[in-house]
Amino acid sequence: MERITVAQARREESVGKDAVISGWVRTRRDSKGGFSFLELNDGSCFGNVQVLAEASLANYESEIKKLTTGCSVRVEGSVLKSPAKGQATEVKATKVDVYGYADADSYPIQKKGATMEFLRTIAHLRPRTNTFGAVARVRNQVSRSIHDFFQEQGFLYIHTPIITASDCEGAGEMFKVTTLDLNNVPTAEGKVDYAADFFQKPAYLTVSGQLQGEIYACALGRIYTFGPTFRAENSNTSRHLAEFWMVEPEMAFFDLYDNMTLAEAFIKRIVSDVLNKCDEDVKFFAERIDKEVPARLDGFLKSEFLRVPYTEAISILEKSGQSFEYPVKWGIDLQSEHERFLTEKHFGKPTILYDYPRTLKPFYMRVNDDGKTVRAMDVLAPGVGEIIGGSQREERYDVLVDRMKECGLDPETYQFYLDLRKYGTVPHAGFGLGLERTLLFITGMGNIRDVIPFPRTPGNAEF
RNA sequence: UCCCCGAUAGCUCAAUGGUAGAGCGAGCGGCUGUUAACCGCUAGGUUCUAGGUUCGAGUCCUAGUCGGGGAGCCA
Repeated sequence: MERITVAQARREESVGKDAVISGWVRTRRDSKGGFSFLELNDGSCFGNVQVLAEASLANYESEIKKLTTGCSVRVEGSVLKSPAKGQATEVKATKVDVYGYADADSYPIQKKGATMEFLRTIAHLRPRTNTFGAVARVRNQVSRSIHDFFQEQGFLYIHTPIITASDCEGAGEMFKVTTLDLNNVPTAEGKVDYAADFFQKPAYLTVSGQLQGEIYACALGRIYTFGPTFRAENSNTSRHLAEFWMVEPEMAFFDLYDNMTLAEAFIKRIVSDVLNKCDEDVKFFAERIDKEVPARLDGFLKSEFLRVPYTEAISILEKSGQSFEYPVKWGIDLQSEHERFLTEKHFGKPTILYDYPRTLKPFYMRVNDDGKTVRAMDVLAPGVGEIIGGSQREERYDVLVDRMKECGLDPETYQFYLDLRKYGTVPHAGFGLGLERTLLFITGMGNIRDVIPFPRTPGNAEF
């Protein structure tokens, strides 16, 4: 007998088929007539398929009547047009086999609502809920769209290293990677003797694949990386993870404006794919998680992103008459209250801020002719803040060396990076997009710990 | 890391310093196709932990643990 998914069984074309469906019981409803309805889900789609189990089945009293939320079953039967409202099809069972029961006294997932905080403590069972199933499918779709978008445009997918020995960028605290016995650390001249360590020098988990990405972009043109990234910052917020996924495209012969155009097309592609391919999941997010989701995504797709220089943004803020906790002045880093005012109140649409003061940004961003600003850009979305950060890179050897020194870095340790400018240098640009932040924006979920299967945060590496 | 808030049944939440309750879930019974089904009955508790105040603490105090909201840092 043909094996089909719940998604297939729910489609009208399947009516008339005899098939096998396997999945987990979401609910059982006993009808007045002495038979039961089972709602079955197997993850293939948001919805469940309704299984009709009649009392004439051999194990009706002994097994089927004992099924509760979480039990796993195999159903043989025929797909019929459903006579009742609520679903197009249903499966009339000719045989129901139980793979495993889920003791209802202890199984923590029930039909009615549980809090996200509680579900987080049972991360091994939470993908069986509507919410986490939907998040997983949307996360999968976004990941796929990332690859589709870049592959269609001829970008190469480059695998940059997870372990790195260059303590660079100052992009937050890094996790150390070592095989040294921490209870008995070898020392030399009173300091840790890294010569005795695996890499014979300090090594870390990557905070960005950008520098390695630039190496490949400066040879092969257009590349992207997509993988896990690690930050050892002691951040306890709904927007930070110690381990998260980041997409970083890098393009030779792109200037900052090319970069903006690409970033906008990229993020719009992701959003429109989710709307087109995860409609049931999006509908659920709109109904149960965040009512604003459809309007926000729709507005996002329809509006042209604004492009506003930092200097202009500052003067808008200064003239706004708003009182901010952090006073506005040229040269300050924009706080979330400032970004929110600009995108939500003043512009009311996604906005790309660019040309930031050089003192605020890392050494690798290209210095403008004014000498005061660099070719940086942040894409700000209403409701979520920064979702993309990028820049045109400094391609002039001497300027780059000066900037390294200015940022307190030793140019000698970045010789490989300088070589890209020494030999056949090219203008190039790139950006980074945080996968989980994008998912917050798309799903309306409130906490970043709930859009990654197994969140790692300070004090938490369970499961 | 800083500020604020919270922790009571499997889950979601009540309870003026004076006998710990409800809804859902579960078990049993009822109900002629149900849709988070419905109706009745039953079982279910180390009130986060350790101290303290009090005749008496879920409630007040101190410390800790865990969680949430906000901020900083950032993606």
